[in-house]
Amino acid sequence: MATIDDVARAAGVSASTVSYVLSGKRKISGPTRSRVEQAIAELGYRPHAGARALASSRTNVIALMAPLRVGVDVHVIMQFVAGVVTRARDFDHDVLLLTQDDLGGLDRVTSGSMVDALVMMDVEAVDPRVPLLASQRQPAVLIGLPQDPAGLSCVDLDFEAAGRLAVRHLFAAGHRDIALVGSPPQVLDRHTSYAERLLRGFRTQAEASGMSAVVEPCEPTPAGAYRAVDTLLEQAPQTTALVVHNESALPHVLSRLSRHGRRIPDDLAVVAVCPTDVALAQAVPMTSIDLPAEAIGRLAIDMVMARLAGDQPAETRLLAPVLTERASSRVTAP
Amino acid sequence: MATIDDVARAAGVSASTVSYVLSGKRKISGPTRSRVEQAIAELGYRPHAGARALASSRTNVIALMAPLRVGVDVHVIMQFVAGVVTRARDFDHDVLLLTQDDLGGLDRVTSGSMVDALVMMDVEAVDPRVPLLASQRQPAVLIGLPQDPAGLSCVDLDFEAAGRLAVRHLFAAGHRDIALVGSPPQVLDRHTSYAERLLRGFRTQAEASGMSAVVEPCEPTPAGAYRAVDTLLEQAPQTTALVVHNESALPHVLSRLSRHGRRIPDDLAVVAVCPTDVALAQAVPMTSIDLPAEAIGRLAIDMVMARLAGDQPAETRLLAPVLTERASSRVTAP
DNA sequence: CGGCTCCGTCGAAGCGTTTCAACAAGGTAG
DNA sequence: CTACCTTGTTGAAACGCTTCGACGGAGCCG
Repeated sequence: MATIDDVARAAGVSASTVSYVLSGKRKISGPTRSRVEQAIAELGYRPHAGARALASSRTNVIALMAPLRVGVDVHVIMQFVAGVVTRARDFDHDVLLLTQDDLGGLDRVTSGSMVDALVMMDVEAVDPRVPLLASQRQPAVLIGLPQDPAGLSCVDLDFEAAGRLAVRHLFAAGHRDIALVGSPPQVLDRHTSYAERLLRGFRTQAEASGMSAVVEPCEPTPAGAYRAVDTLLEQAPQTTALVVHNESALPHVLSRLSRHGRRIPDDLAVVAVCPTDVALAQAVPMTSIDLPAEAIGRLAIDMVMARLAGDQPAETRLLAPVLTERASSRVTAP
Repeated sequence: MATIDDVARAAGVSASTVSYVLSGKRKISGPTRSRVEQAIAELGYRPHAGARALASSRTNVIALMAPLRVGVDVHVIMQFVAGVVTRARDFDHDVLLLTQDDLGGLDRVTSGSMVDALVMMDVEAVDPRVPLLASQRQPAVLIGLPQDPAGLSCVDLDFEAAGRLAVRHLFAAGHRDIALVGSPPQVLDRHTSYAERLLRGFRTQAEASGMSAVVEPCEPTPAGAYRAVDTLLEQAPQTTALVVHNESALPHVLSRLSRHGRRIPDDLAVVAVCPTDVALAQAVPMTSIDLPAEAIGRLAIDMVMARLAGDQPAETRLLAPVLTERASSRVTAP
């Protein structure tokens, strides 16, 4: 491998000049610059990442901690990750992937100076990783909203507003008896913050609008979805609209409803909270509140970079929910 | 941050001794070792990854190139990734995530000495990345099977055998008219190697067994699945069994069949090729040939490590398919 | 024409490890 | 008692880059 000295020699300059051409931190004259650039091209030179990290205390790598256990919301996770990785590349950074359960990984990549910053997905309301993260010198951005951000930046969809929005939409369409098919019980038990926030928004808005609202947690399996639907139709048969916040259960909820002879949207309107592509991949195109996972991932990187660049303080950004009406809640005949 | 010199001072030894304690490359006496270990613990010392990489030309990082575009086979991808990351940790390595389309990324991480080796997913029959990879000095393992591995290691499910196995299973159950609901046309067009291999196995075994076999590519959308099913039932109404190799379309294929009044397995037997958890997440538990993505990911790391450790030559490993019978192809009444 | 400023380039000092050759100290053999 | 291994430890030289202070030369002003 060619080193910076090889390049310097080939270009007839000193190593530091090559470094400055590469970093742009000092002005280099046109002719010199092009000699250096040519030498770089000819030798196929790439700076050694380790050497660079050692000298500059910058690795140009971001750690991303993602929940890789399969099960819930694979699409959402993939889109987050895609957003993070591609946006990081825009800033000339790479992404080191950590699994959610690798608690030690935080300290490892951080104290070992492997990364410049961290992005952590799927933060729970009370999350042991948050204090850990807060004590590191690298900046971090949380995707999600813990009870106490401990001085870290956060970004997420405003799930509480999403819950309210879904309810308002159904209210406007004339519904007065609604239900929420929600996250799996164990997700709620973990106090995953998004599940609770959506639930809160759903409840408060329904109450404010004087609607009757029931809530049914739902396992992300066919059987779980069937059970939830069956329970719902039995205990609240007057229900005319559903909010579904459970990506994996969604198709099974729909098929169970159709098995019960409930037509969508004629007998029952449905609003889903999920990525747009999931909403469109259902038997009936779903009215949905988009979970803009890729955009959030990108935004997380923007926030990380802002903190790396300057003296930005930590900030929390909640994205306003957007509802797109599709066939599943369209008012069909007047 | 504490450095190795701090530790050395605290333990009353030289820096090299600390290094040797850490690496175990030389014998260190018991007392010395424990003094050093205690100093490390007290100072919370972590070696600086960059410095280490510079001095040893080893980063303990593996690059993983994964297709992050959402669409096909999200589950499969996630499981691969999970397998790779967790297994890499067993070898004290971390994973740097590259996107499929980041062609330049190969050269960047490789020439920049950011990683010790690479794992590349979703390799196509003729893949521009393969020659690129082959020209780097870091070892690489491909998940998939290109026409010309160019001296790289490969690992994958033996899709051709899987195709044959599915057909043999159906033959044994008495079926003589079968069909394959396959990958999306654009996947076949890309000559994604697994799609073609499964197809080949399916065709040759059907021919060998004297069965009539039709093939229908299928978009990974509800509409695509409906279209495929409709076409199939119209053009080959005598079909009594289906092989489905298309994770995203699977639920829609099933629901369309039921819409057409075909009951599973009584009117139509179905064998799916997909991860077990996907097979179990359908309305009817599917007889399936498992796509052991996580295991393949782990295996890829084992192979990478073998090559890093020694002088193992490149090898190709195809995993034998395993079929698990479930409700969707069970012979119900005699 | 002397003194200043500004511009572009350079030399050298780190950055924190690993690793090799060398070296004391103690043990064994002759 | 000397010569020679062994064993455990050390010092110093890389590894390849960034960055700071310095420096020579050109241009400007008075």
